[in-house]
Amino acid sequence: MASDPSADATEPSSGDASDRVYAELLARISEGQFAAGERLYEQALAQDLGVSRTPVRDALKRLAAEGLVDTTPNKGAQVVSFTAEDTVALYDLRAQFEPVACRLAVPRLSEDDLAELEDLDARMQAIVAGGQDPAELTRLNNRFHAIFVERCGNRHLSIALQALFRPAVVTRTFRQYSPRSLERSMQAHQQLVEAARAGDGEWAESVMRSHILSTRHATGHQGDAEDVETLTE
Amino acid sequence: MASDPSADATEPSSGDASDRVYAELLARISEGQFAAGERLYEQALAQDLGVSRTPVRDALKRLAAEGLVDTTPNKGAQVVSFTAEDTVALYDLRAQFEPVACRLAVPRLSEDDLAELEDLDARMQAIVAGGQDPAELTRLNNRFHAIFVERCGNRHLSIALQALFRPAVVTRTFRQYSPRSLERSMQAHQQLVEAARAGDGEWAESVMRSHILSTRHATGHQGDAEDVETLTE
DNA sequence: CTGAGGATCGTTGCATGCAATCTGACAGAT
DNA sequence: ATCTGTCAGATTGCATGCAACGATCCTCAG
Repeated sequence: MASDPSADATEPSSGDASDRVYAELLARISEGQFAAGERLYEQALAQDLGVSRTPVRDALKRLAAEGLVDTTPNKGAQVVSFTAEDTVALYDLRAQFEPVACRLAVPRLSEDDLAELEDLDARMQAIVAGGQDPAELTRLNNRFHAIFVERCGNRHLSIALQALFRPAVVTRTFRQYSPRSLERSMQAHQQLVEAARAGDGEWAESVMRSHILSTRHATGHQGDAEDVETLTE
Repeated sequence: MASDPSADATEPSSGDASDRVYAELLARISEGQFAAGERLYEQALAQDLGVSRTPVRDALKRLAAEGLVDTTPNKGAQVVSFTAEDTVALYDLRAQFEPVACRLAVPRLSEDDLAELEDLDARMQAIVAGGQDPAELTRLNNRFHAIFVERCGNRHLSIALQALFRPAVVTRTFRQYSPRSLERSMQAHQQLVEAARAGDGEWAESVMRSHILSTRHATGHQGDAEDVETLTE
């Protein structure tokens, strides 16, 4: 009788409210919709997302535990802000650790995982060719890298790496990459797919390391005047 | 005037209720007061700790994000349980990563940090000599290792390593070490203090790696009939 | 005696209310 | 004019109430 599903058309399928809020905030932060250091008000977010403050609080706590927001006792949460040194250090660490996870993951990838990697690769290439929608590109790229981390075979390594990986994603949003770096990244992705398909963990590890190191270097070009309107790695 | 700290003698310094609950649960899990896989009921913990369910929920969410408890959607939280393989893998990863943090941390240690390390070392030796209070030994040891992780100079590396470090602490609680391993660990701690005092990060890194690897090996002796009533690394 | 179905209980998840704390501005004094 | 003290608004943290989901036990049919 009173159940009117037309009003709440906000994807009721995917899990509980708390998880939805978390996923939404993670996406917004990753896509740079929040400025660095911007304060996140619980009630405002709650109204915006159509829930109460409780699930918002849960999501913010979770993000804080993962190092994506800073919280101070009675002041609330604000998006992390990085110094240039932080960013460099983060990429160094990621270059050290993520390839290890990649090597561990490749032999464990299922057919579905491989198919998803190929699909993501294809969609990213399509976006680059069209030169549009950098936010979607960021999202796809995050997912691409996340697959390796998630499948590394050890849940705690996965959690640990995500603590390094996600903040790096955030910093990356502020950087813009030259078309050449972009092209090189796309080739690295292709090679990663091939290595994964071949089940060659060492190959994939090597490619991933080169991939990350090359993107680190690419961050030095932010002052350049090239037509850098798309951003990803 | 009017400031009378005598009434609230429950360590008013350390943050709010939520933080206290978190610290308490972390300590209990680390000390093995909860069995592996034991379910943690919000209301029971709330009553036990004298707070409402809200801060308990917050603490459990935080522990879940760090991988110390498992949560299932409408079933709540339970303490993580590890397979033997998990434990081995965790020690491998820790042996790879924690020494790196140690090397980074040593040049950054303050005089207070060094003094605390020496103090912790002395107290652990006293406990070993007396052969008493393994729980306190565990606590001191955790703090000893945590100092290096916290001072590694990169907040996100710190978070990432704690994700590997804390679960290892949990698994360690179930293991009992022979007196010889114990003695070796104490010597490693002494050497770490020396290296830290000397500001030699590489030395400390090497000692830390040996230290962790030796404890990993020590876990194979759990069937032995030696008088292993104390436990630490 | 065994298996299936249903009902009751317990627990979690979300919403809301209240108190404590922090932020900001205004008024007054030096 | 600048600085300080006070006050008002706003926001967070905690406590509690309600609904939904899951688990367990009992009953009943085969």
